[in-house]
Amino acid sequence: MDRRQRKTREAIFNAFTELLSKKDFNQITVGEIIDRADIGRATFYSHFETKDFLLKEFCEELFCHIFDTENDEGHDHHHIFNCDGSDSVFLHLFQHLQKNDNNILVLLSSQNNELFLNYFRSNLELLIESHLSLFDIRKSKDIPDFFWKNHIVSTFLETLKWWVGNGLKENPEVITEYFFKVV
Amino acid sequence: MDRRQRKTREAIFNAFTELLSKKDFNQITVGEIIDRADIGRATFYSHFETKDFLLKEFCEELFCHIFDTENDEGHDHHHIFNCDGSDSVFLHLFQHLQKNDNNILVLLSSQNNELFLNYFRSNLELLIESHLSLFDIRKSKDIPDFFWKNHIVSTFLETLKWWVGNGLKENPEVITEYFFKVV
DNA sequence: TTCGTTACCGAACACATTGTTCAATAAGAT
DNA sequence: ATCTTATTGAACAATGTGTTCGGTAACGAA
Repeated sequence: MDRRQRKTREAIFNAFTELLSKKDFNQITVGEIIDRADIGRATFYSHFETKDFLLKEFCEELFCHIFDTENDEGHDHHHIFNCDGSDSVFLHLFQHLQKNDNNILVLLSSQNNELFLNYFRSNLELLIESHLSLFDIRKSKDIPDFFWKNHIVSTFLETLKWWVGNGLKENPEVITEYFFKVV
Repeated sequence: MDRRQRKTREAIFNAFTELLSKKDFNQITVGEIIDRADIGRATFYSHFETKDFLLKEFCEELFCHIFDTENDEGHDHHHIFNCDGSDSVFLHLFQHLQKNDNNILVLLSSQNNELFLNYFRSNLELLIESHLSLFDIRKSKDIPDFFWKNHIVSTFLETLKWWVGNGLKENPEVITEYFFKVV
C-alpha cells in the first residue's frame, strides 16, 4: 500500500476518533473530518464511499485488532467457561481493552456504537456456540440454547459497556468475576 | 388542545412510524415525513423543533403509554421478584407489548432505538432500585448493588429485544420464565 | 351565527452538507 | 529517471434544513 494512502487513511481515522469522542456520529460532517485531517475533499471520497463506510471500516479494523492480538498471544480458548473466569477469553478481552485501545473505548462509550457492538456480538456468538456444551452442567434445561447464547453475549457486552461507562474503575479480574457470577 | 393540532400531530406520528418501519431514523428526511403526513413544511416545524425532537417526543409518548396503562390496570408492583415471575411487572410488560403497541415494536426492532431504550432503562432502574432488597436472598454478596441493578435491567431489555427480533414467537409467560431463570 | 384567534398552507428563501468532476501537481514505486 | 498514482483545490449540481410571510380556513367561545 502506498505510503501516501496509509498516511491519509490514518489521518482520517485519527480525526474521526477525536471527533467521535466529542460528538455523536450523526452530527459529525465530512467537512469537519477533512478539516481536522487536513486533506482535500476529493481525497476523502477516494478513500471512503460515504461517512457510513468510514465507520464500518473503522469498526472492522478495531475489531480485527482485538481478536488478532488475542490469537497472537497464543491463548487457546478451550477454557472459556471455567468456574471463576480466570484465563478465559472474557478476562483476556477485558484486560486487552483496558490496556490498549483508546479508540475502542471511544467507540464503546459513544452513542452510536451499535455497528461496532454487532461485530463483537456476532463473533462472540460463534465463539460461544462452539463451547456451549462445556457450560451444560450449570445451565437450566428449560431454556433453549439459542436463548442462552444470546444471553451470555448480551451480558458480556452490557457488562463491558457498564465498565467503560463507569470509567474502568474496577480491575479486569473483578469485572470478569462479576460477569461469571451473574451468568 | 386544538383539534387541528391533534390531527397534524397524529398525522406526523403515523407517517413517522410507517417510515421508521421501513428505514433507519437517520435516513428519514423531513420532506418524506411531511409528504406522507400530507402537511406543510412550516407546520412540521411549528410542532417540532427538529427531527430529533420528534423522535424524543415520540419515545416519551410511547413510554408514558406503557407505564400509564400498567398503572391503570391496578397492579401493585410489590411482587416484582416472586420466584417464577408470575404477576411480576416484567410479565405485565411483556404481555402489554405483545398485545398493544405496534409502534413500540417498530421502535424496538429498528436500529436507532437507543433513545427509547434509555427511557425504558432509567425508569426500570428506578423501579428495581426500590425493590432490590426483596432480591437480597438470592443475589451473591460479592457483587455490588449498582452492578446488579444494571445487570437486571440490561437483561430485561436484551431479552425484550431478542424476543421482538425473533418475531414474538414465544408466549409472554415463557419469556418471563426465561428472564427469571437467567437472572 | 358571529367574531376574534390561531393553526395551516405553500411558496420562497438562505444556508449547510453531500458527493462528483477535472486538470494540475507532487509524491510514490521500480 | 520514468512511469504511475494519490492528492489537491476549486467548482458543481443536488439534496436537505430550518425560517419567513401573507393569505386562508378551521377552530372555540360568546
